[in-house]
Amino acid sequence: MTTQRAYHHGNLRQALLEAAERTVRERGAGDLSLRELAREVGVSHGAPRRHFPDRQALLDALAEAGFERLGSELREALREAGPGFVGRLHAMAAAYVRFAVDDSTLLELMFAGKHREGAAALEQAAEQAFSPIMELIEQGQAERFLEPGDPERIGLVLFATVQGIASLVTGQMVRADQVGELLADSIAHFLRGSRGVA
Amino acid sequence: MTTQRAYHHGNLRQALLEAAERTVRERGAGDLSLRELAREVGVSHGAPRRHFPDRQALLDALAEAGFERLGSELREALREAGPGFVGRLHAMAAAYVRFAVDDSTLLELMFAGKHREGAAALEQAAEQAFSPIMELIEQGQAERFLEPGDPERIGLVLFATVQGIASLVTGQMVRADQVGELLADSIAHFLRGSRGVA
DNA sequence: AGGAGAAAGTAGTCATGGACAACAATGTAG
DNA sequence: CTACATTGTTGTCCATGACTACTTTCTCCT
Repeated sequence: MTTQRAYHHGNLRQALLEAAERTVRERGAGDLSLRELAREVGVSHGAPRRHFPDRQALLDALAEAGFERLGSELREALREAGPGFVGRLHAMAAAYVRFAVDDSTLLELMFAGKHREGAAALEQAAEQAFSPIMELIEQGQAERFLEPGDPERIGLVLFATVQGIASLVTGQMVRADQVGELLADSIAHFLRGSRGVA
Repeated sequence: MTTQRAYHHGNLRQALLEAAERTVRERGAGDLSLRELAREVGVSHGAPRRHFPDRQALLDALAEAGFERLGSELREALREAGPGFVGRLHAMAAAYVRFAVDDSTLLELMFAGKHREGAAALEQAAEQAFSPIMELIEQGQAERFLEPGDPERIGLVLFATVQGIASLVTGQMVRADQVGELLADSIAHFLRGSRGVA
């Protein structure tokens, strides 16, 4: 069996997604062209349509994969961190921001994709990706680092903070060398602001 | 003088920007088409090129106008709020989030535009828009609501928080009816976390 | 005035891309 | 081994952004 293409690619869908992710990383989602992708993968311009009804479907799939990877990385960060809440908080926030820096265009795409309706799978994937945040909040409450109450509410505050840092980074409002400091400051703020009002 | 078009439109640049802003608001920046704009304004498809060398230039101009309006609205919010720091903080954050909700696609465009290089005017406009945040921080420090130190550092923490809420809103991670609560919680966190560690 | 240029619009063209349809090759199940 | 479903291919249509050459209008200078 040589390298030459069979009529059936074998795993076109996956190949397209991989090529697409590369392109998005290098040139952003706006520049993504189905025809160019088809050429890269060595397939005719109509082929992708068998796997993605239109361009947006491909982008949605990409976003979904992105959420899955983000979720994995957050979980991985928690697993590698020690058991202590504060360390885990730092680890997770850092992991999130790292993702935002390394895959800024993908993260943009992930958030943009959610605007569209009929993206149930995306909603699902996003929820999965962010669940580690909620788990962490609950640990923080159990260990009295965070005030008691609806974890969702406190989680949103943390989530907003971290996502805000990510936005500032991808929007180039902060320089790369300021990120570590900003992250540390924000977490410190969050923690100090979170011990019960008493 | 009737309504019929003269050869020279008179104020094509402005007309294009206005039509573009409408379209962006209604359908997002991705759907913006120079040719369609030209048709709307009643001018030939090549005309916009006299005012914007390419599509991106139009988007940049739109983003720049967006920053100017955002800056105005933040300043306006401060002006309408009383003199007290906490009230002003709430007012400004609310104004920012309101902008993010009402003009989510524009805000996205504003942040996306900054990725591109050679956008000196944009940088400038962005800086202007965000300067009220810094002023407010300095007031907060003067009135001892905020710890002393580099205002830029503390400002970034606040900015990240507010921008994070905006991101969550535009990314549909929070429902509209949760925004007020999230905003209040976040500001409370910020304030509690900001009184000197002592 | 009036005439030279600059400014602003028009018309035509090209290449690229997304969407779609008709058809061909391959895989699969009965 | 044959019918049918999958997966690719080719060809086409249309919209768009970018570019060029040409035309109309404005303005400013003498």
